[in-house]
Amino acid sequence: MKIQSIPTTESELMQRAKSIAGYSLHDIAQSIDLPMPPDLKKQKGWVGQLIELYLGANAGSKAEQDFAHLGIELKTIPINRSGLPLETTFVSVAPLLSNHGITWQSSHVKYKLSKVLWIPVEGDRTIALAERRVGLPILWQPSPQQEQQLKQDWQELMDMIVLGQIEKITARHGEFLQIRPKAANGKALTQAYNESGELIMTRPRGFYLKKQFTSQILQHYITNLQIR
DNA sequence: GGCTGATCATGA
DNA sequence: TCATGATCAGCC
Repeated sequence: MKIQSIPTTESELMQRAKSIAGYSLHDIAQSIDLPMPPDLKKQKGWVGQLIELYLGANAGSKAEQDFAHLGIELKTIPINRSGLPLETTFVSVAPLLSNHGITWQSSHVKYKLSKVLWIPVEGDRTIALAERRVGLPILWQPSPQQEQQLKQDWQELMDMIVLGQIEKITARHGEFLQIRPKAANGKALTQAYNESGELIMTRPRGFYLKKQFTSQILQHYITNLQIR
């Protein structure tokens, strides 16, 4: 696999992102000598990793944004033939334990979503993985209204966690932001508090953006696949 | 286990 | 048909 240099500026990153619009995953993978899996059943994050490698994201960075020096988080998003999202978008792990004093302003959710480079990728399962094409990049920052939408859901969900109601939270809570399990499998367990304030073991959870929210973003920036 | 990257697959 | 809950892989 060829290692890409880290983009120094935002415009350099955008130029690189625009340069792959219209190309297939096969083309992009070949250009950096990355082996292609037959499908995503065994490597669900492969598309994200491919784009990350191509754009020169800080590989292995942890709680930081992908391009921390630019203040930008990278997200690939699978879209259907109409350009609408096929999946929800993972944002960050939900803090179940040491969450005293966390506010929206200091939350990981707000930090990760402060500036996002969205890369739409054809995700229709009837299209072979190698033939799926990448769309034009979207550099997005939440509008005051969007931030308010996220903040409201985040507050409601965090309130439930702090009250020990983690087991009562389902993916149906929250209008734009939801909490769902996020783990290697059903055996993965982590600590949380129940309503009596006792420690319990529960499945790790993550914050996800619902499709309705990411649809707004894609529609606003009028994403279309660029045909070559 | 817990973080990164996400999509799969089944029940409603 | 589609969203929820479950799951996959790699790193530390």
